[in-house]
Order: sequence, then structure tokens, then C-alpha cells
Amino acid sequence: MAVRDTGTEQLIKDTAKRIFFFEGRFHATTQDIADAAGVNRTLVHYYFRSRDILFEQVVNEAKEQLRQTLDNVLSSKVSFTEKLRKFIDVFMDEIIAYPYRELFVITENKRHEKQEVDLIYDAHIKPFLAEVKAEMHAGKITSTDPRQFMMSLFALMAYPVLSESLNKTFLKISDAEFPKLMKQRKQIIFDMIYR
Amino acid sequence: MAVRDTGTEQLIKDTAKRIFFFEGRFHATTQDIADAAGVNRTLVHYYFRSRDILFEQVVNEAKEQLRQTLDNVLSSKVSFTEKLRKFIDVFMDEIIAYPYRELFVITENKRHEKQEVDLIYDAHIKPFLAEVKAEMHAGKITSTDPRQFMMSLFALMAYPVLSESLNKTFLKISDAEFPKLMKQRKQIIFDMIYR
DNA sequence: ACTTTGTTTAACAATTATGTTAAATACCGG
DNA sequence: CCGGTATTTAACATAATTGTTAAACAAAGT
Repeated sequence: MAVRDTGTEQLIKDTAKRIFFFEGRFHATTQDIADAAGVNRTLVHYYFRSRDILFEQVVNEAKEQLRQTLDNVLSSKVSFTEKLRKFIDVFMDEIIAYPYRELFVITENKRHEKQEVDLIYDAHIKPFLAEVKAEMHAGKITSTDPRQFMMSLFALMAYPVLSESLNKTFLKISDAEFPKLMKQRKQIIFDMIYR
Repeated sequence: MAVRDTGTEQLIKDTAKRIFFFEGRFHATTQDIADAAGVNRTLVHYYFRSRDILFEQVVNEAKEQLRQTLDNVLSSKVSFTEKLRKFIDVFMDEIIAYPYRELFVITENKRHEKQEVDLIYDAHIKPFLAEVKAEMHAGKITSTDPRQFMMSLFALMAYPVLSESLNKTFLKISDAEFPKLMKQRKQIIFDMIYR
């Protein structure tokens, strides 16, 4: 009973991710997704049964990847500066690929409170916050609540990509310039938060 | 033929703003809005004819207020540091009141390109960017493209508020702490970008 | 060739959201 | 109390979206 895998189920998910997380089209319909994937709408229901389930799967995978990334970066045994550089490098790349991803996680997060968070927190975030605090004592980072540091860090990475269209119109950034500026930001962000 | 103003039209708009810009409910229906405002759904159509028109009005007023705020802050004849402080103070307050407002403007902005932007740009943004550049030459701000400075500034203000729920769960920030941390940020942001 | 799985087509039911209309009721000012 | 405006109620039409089903077709393996 060989179930052959044509990759179409994955194609549909990837397309949904592109539409939701890259294009930021919050109320794309199953038809929109099917069209973008170049398949029949029925197939979307065939594989996922309902729009909600497709949506949920896609968001869950986004959460999982987010967790993985945190894992990878924060638990590597390297110096703080290296870790920080890698953190910025990896996250910026992901944010550029999927600017709206975190936003979907945010709006989903408001509904379901989770307990799994504790695991991530204890395993990765808490130790990293401690490292940040140590760097503050060493005078390498401006002293504040380490959580303020984290919020600033994410903000500097995520928001400019999210507000791309506003930046282009209000700051007169051209289509060609924008990716270059985002690349530059990796260094700029590091310099802003670490001396 | 006195047309008496009961303020209901405004109530509906304010409620829509609350739902869209504060609660971030991107696909709230006319029914949702009517319920939240405590009026009959028919009344929404009576005043605004269609959901699109209500939505458009609300977003346009958001844009207008945004423009006004920029006007107010950026064209006042005070020192750069004072201007910067005021900028952060005023904008943070607005962002806290309406965290999702810019996001709606962003998604709207992607559809309609505007020419009115040039007016705002020439009148306020361009001169301010020049001021920023001057401060960079004076060594008060780290030298980069002034537009990077602007993007960082907005990011530091907007994103932490936008990602409130994520911050609360992942950084273990309590409901009580959050507003305090946001208030603290005004100073923190200033210190981060100005020496 | 036969079978299985993947995919499309078409037709349909159910639901939800939008928008319209007409009549009934509530409220307020003169 | 009268007249007009504000608001509600109810009923309805329409459109969009979702979801289901059955049949046909395509492709690939054995």
C-alpha cells in the first residue's frame, strides 16, 4: 500500500506560509491559497479537512521552528558576543524570509495560553537572561532589566522588516536599497546594544 | 430641521478603532463592532453604508492623526534632544493606546501608493533627517544612514508593545509589570540612541 | 492491463457576512 | 402633544466562504 508522496501537501503548506507569513495577507481564503499553489481548492480540504486545521498546522510549525531556532542559537557553547552575533544573524534572516510570522504567533498566542513555554523558558531564555545580566555587570551592556534588553533586541530586528512599506514611502527607501539596509542592520544592531 | 448629534456615529468609529487598533482583531465583523458599541448592526450601515467605508474612514483618521503627531513634534523649534524626548514621549503614549494602528496603516499602505507623502516628507521628515545627520557629525549619535536611525527609533517604541503577549509569556512579564516596563522604556530608548 | 493514489471537475449544502428595506418604537425640542 | 430624528426590530436578498460528495481523469508501479 505504497502511499506515494508528490509533495503537494507540503506545497500547500508552504504556499500558505508564504501568503500568511511573507505577504501578510491575514484573511486569505482557501481559494486564494489553492490558486497560489496552483492546485484545486478541493485538494486543500482533501489534505487538511478545514481551513482552521491548515491554519493551525502552519502556525504550530511556525512556533516549532521558532523554538528550534532559539534552541540552536542560545544553547551553543560559545562566548556571549559570538552567541549574540549568531542570534542576530539567524533571526534577521528568518524575519526577512517571514516578516509576519511572529505576528501570527502573537495573535494566536492571545487565545491559547501554553504551559510548554515554561520548558523553553527554563532551558534557554532564563540562562540567556542570566548571561545578559553578567554582561551588564561587566559593563559591556547598558544596565537595565535584562528583559528590556531582549525586547529591544527583537524590536530592532523585527520591526523595520515588518514596516517595510512604511519605511519605503516615508523614508524614501527604494526597493533596491531596502535589502541592503536590512543586511547592514545586523552590524548596526550589534553595535547599538554591545560596546 | 435640527440634526441632533447623539454621538453614536462617533461611538461606532471609536469602537471600531478600539477593536482594530487596540485589540488587533483584524477580521472583526460589522456585528462584532455593533455589539461592542452596544448598538444595532443596522445602525452601522445606516451611518457608514458599508464595512469598507467605515474601515476606510477609521484608517484615514489614523493616518491623519499620525501626520498631525509628526507635525506637532518635528516642527517645534526646540533643541534636538528636547525634540527627541518629546518624540519618544508622545509616540510611546500613542502606541500604547493603539498598538496595532501602524500595522493597519502598513497593510493599507501596500495597496494605495500616495503622493501626499511627499508633502509630509519635505515638510518634516527630510529636515529631521538632516538634524539627525548633524547630531551624528557632532558625535552625539552613532554614525550611520539616518534612515537606519529612524527605523531603530520606531522599532524600539512600537515592537515591544505590539508583541506584548509574547513578551509576557516568553520573558515572564506579569500583567502588572508590563505597563511599568513600557514607561521605563522612554528613558531607555533615549539612552540607547543618544549619548 | 490492473490497481492504487493523486488530482480535477462539478454540483451541491451550510454557514457566515454584508447590505437593504420597511415598519415600529424611543427620544427630544419646540 | 406634535413632528422629526435616532434607534431598534424583523425580514429579506445577496454574496462569499467553507465544507462535502461523487464521478472522472491522470500518473505511476507492479
